[in-house]
Amino acid sequence: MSPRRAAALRGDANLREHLIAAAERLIARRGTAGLTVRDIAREAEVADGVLYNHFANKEELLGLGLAARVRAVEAGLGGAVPTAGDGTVAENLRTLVRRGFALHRAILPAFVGALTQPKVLSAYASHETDEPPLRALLADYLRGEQRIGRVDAAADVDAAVTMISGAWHDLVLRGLLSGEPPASEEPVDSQVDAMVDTVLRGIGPR
Amino acid sequence: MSPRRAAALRGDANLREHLIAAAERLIARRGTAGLTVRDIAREAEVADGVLYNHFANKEELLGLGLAARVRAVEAGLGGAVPTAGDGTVAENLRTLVRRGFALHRAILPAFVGALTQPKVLSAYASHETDEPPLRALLADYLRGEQRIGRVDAAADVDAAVTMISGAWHDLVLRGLLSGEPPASEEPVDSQVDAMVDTVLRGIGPR
Amino acid sequence: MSPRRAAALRGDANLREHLIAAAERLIARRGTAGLTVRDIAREAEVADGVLYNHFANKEELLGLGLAARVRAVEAGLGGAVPTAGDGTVAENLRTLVRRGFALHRAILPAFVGALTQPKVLSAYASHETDEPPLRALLADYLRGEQRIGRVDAAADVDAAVTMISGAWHDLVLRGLLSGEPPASEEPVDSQVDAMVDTVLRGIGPR
Amino acid sequence: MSPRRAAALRGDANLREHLIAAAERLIARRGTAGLTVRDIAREAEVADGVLYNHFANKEELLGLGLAARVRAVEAGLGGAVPTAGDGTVAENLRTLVRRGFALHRAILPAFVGALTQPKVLSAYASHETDEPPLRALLADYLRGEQRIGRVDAAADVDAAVTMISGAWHDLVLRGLLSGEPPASEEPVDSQVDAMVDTVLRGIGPR
DNA sequence: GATGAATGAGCTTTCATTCAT
DNA sequence: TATGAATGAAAGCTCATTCAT
Repeated sequence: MSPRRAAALRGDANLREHLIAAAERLIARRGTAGLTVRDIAREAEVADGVLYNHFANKEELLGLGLAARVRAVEAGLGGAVPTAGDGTVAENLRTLVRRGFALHRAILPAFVGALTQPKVLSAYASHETDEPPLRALLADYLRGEQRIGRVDAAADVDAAVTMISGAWHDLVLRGLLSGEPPASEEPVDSQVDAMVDTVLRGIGPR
Repeated sequence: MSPRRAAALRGDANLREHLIAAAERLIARRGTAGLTVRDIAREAEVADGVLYNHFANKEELLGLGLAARVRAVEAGLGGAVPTAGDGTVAENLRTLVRRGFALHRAILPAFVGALTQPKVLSAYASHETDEPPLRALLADYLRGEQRIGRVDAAADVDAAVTMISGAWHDLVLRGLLSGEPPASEEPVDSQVDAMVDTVLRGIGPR
Repeated sequence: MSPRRAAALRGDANLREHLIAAAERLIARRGTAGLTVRDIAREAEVADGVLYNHFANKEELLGLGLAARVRAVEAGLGGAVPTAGDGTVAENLRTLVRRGFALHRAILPAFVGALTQPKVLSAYASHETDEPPLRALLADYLRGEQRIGRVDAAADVDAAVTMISGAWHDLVLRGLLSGEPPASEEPVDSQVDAMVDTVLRGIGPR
Repeated sequence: MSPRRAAALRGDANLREHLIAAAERLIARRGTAGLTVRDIAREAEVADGVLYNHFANKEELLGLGLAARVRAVEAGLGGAVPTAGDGTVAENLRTLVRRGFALHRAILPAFVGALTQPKVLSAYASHETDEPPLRALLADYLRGEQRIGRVDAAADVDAAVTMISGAWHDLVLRGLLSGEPPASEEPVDSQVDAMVDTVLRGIGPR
């Protein structure tokens, strides 16, 4: 007699992944704070206790759910990452900046609840990410442009990346602070344009 | 005629402020998440129930403790805010950027726990802040420099502010994410310099 | 220097009676259950702690407030109690029955909350009632009629009184049980007539 | 496959019923007021939190415990309800009156504490009672006797029922008011006789 | 005497985790 | 291995009573 299979798993792969997927859905919907073990079990249509057969505790499952959520959002963004040399630097940066906003708008609310749960964070950190994060892609891109002379060789790419990445965070956090519905914070094109202009040309006197 | 005074208040005037101060200390030490009513009462050396004589609920007290924490950090930063026209733009920006880092390093960990507690946020928001936030000071400063020609009149100040403010957030959040002890994230001078250079000169080809 | 006077007592007699009156008003409005010491102090516009200078505890005050409420309702009913020999027995009984309904409708809801508070009951019982309760008046009246032959000398007055008094309770309790608003339970005249007929003539075959 | 069973349930089937029975015992012993969730859990020899796996809240459990108490008392009264036409009307009425006294003596103290707890009352009301209440049985009986001429066809049965039912309440409430131990209020046979006589023959002059 | 804030036991309810089945 | 009820520590909050002023 083979081991029992969860009721909700009618032929699905394994229960571990099924639970992570359920956690991911809830995290997408409600963030990482305030979720109970029961919520997750119910979302997975599975018994309350199962998760302890597959994870050390609730936090581990949440951490993995969060990682899955991040991967899913990244995968869903679609579109190729610009390559140094293609098109114009400004257009490429606009693409990357827009992509970063979309990514953070989708992901940051989920992360916020995890920041106060160290066990969730360490479970998250322990997952294997095959994909380099957008931040790294941006840095690589800029260094590529530097090599071919379309970005100032003397520029500090890390500083530029920090500021762009910071803008991603900033916009979303301000929305969270004000308690607004998270839908409306999409930056308009003119904001993206202004940011890219600022990064490329600076604000100093000409 | 006057009623009884709390045992812990040995001449300290008023218990409401005493409780806010206790909440503030705990928030500084442990953040805004995970604090219990009993923790606060114990920190204040006061009976469990008192807080309900002075606040509608735990969240109101936490919101006010958070506001007190912000004010305390701001007050502790010391040093004048630069005025447009003084010294050099680069030096003034370095001062403001350093100040922002110090502020966010001290405050953001406390805020993070509030982001998932809407009632704490609204109690926080309902307090009167006399001081304009650093973000506004930065914007004002840049516009002042624009008027006297030391910043490009065509520059988008809001974009620059968002990026600088974002960098403040970014650095601290990355620290929180990695679960490091919060002491070490002080940016070295070279990072501040690079950031200011980037803002002023941009990274485009020259 | 004479002892201090409560703020709310601007020339009124004494605070003890003032507190009893406040309790009475609250009992009339909300019953005897669920009242807090603070509710009463606020209603009396007086400090929370005063009541302990005048009463052993909350229950004693409630008991006295309940007694005051009963007296007030009795006094407010107005109209003379019929005397044996006057008018007709049926008419006199109708008057008494109606009076009893009005009395119980006003008083029983207040009593219900006291029945589970033995200390309230004993404080209530310890008050001096100058007025005989309606039940006693009814019994006296019937015995008076017995003496002059308008009520069967062989009748058991106590049994009749119990049944009439019971009907008073019954109607109001059914209302309380059903959670109805207490206003509508006034028995119509035909019900009173039927009850008096039943008491006088019985329901046995003629 | 089946989940864990409560320690206190040594083969007793289901914990929901076990909890209701515990509530019922406490209600029988101490009434419906002043019971805490912990009291009930201790009586059931069960963890504090279990009740929330089976009931929405304390009030629902108390309402069901009260209903169980009523059913138990009704079942324990035993003895057939008289049928119109059997024996004599007086004897049948004596049986019903005695039964009503026993029922109310056992049940009314439990109800009194519920009258100030609307949620308990509505939980009680929502249970399905198969058995018609004694009040209805009495009315039916009297109407049956009316049909066969052993009760005056012109009599108002509802009035008579209200008065008898009232007497049931009256006796018990007076006992509760006086704070006596609830054991002694059994009416002696002579009281029952007098009441039935009064109902049948009235107290008017002959 | 009056004041009204302080006290702290006690309440109902939640929920991560365990474990007999 | 899955089940899901049982567990019990802990949470937020109330409120009768006390007592320094």
